[in-house]
Amino acid sequence: MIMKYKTVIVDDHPIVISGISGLLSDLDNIEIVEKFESGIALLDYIEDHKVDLILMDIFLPVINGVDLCKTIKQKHPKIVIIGMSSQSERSLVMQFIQNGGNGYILKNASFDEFKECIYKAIDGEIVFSEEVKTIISQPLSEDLERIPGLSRRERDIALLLSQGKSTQEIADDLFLSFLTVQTHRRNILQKYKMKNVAELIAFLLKNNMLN
Amino acid sequence: MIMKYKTVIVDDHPIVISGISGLLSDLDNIEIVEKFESGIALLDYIEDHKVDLILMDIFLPVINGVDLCKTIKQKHPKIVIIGMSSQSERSLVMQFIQNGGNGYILKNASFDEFKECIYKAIDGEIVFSEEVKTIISQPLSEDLERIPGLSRRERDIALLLSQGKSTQEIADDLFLSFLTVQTHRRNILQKYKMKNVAELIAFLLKNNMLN
DNA sequence: ACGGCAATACCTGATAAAGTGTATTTTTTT
DNA sequence: AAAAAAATACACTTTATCAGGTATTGCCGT
Repeated sequence: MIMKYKTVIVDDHPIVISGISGLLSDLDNIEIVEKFESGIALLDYIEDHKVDLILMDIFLPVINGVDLCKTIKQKHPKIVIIGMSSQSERSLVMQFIQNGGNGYILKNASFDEFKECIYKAIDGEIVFSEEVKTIISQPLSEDLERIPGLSRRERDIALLLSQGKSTQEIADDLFLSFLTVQTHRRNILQKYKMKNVAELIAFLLKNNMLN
Repeated sequence: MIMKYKTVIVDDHPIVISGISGLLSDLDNIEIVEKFESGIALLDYIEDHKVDLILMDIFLPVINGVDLCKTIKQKHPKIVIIGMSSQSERSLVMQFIQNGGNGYILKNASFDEFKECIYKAIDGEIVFSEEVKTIISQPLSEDLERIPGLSRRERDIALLLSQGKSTQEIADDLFLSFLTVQTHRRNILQKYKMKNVAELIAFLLKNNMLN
């Protein structure tokens, strides 16, 4: 007897569910056991049924895909979860993976891509469809290229700011005058046209300019 | 004639360079063309020589692996770059991938793991050694489990704070009293024992609790 | 040797945030 | 239906940040 991977599809567009079912029905060792339009229904289901693989849309009503993935993985770390969406954004993909996702596929991927990604994910790999790979490594050319960097001292100060230090504390840490730190801090804010330190830290972290 | 992948190793520990060379010398289609102990030397080299694959330590003197990878990928997007380190941290791995890295291997990985990862990376995949996979998806059980989440309102406010809005602006945006926003803001800071909004935002972003 | 950038430092006034305490209402969970 | 959690609101004090303008020194690259 052939062991088939019990697979569940979650997507709030019935059309997409049907499309994916069609694609997957050709695969020998994949057996679609259920289809859901919401994450809540899925959570109920997996409590009582064996599931090996979940293909889920990331944009779902009520509970989003990232949180859903996190919740499932906490209780069932062995279930392989692949995220899907129509358009995508780098940070979203990374978040999904950081929350336990085993892969991410754009819905416009070809049948072959779907198939390969699914097989590899079952095999224990972390997989991305071609376009996703491009997305997560391409912002280099646009996002980051034209952003002026922090100077050494500015980065020191920004780092301490992200640790919640006050101007005085930073001055003490770096053996500088309070006023010097104040100047650096203002220069950084002006350089990136940020209103305050909170916005600055968010900006720097999102662009990997800290650490 | 067999096409061999021209490979460069960068690591500031000569011992490690030698070890990796030994491992790789067994592989048919990998040819080690150079070894460096610093990123600067590597940058010079790739300007004049063809390179297909780079294995680099993440902790390097002068320029760190993440920045090095970013710099190389900007000019030479086709070079496959695999990061390595002895111990690792989730955010570091993700940063490396976001900056164009094609994979990440812990140095204690087995020869087979090294070999497989390298072949798959050359094949266009994004690869992680086993332990790295565990690291990037496991914090669920420790990091995140015991961290209480933000309530809806708190998340609304935290999000606006990360956009640089002041208490008054947030109050206006959400049609709340200035004082209410002030209370929420204080509650959030106290919940996570943060000194100020800057530290809070850094914390929330690093733990994917925003967005 | 020079220009430009980075790092250092000072002053001041207006505004905002942080710390502490309290309290009512609504919503959610048990 | 009761208990718990979340959302709402107010007052007051202290401390920190933001924004403006200015200036000196050292270093790096041309």
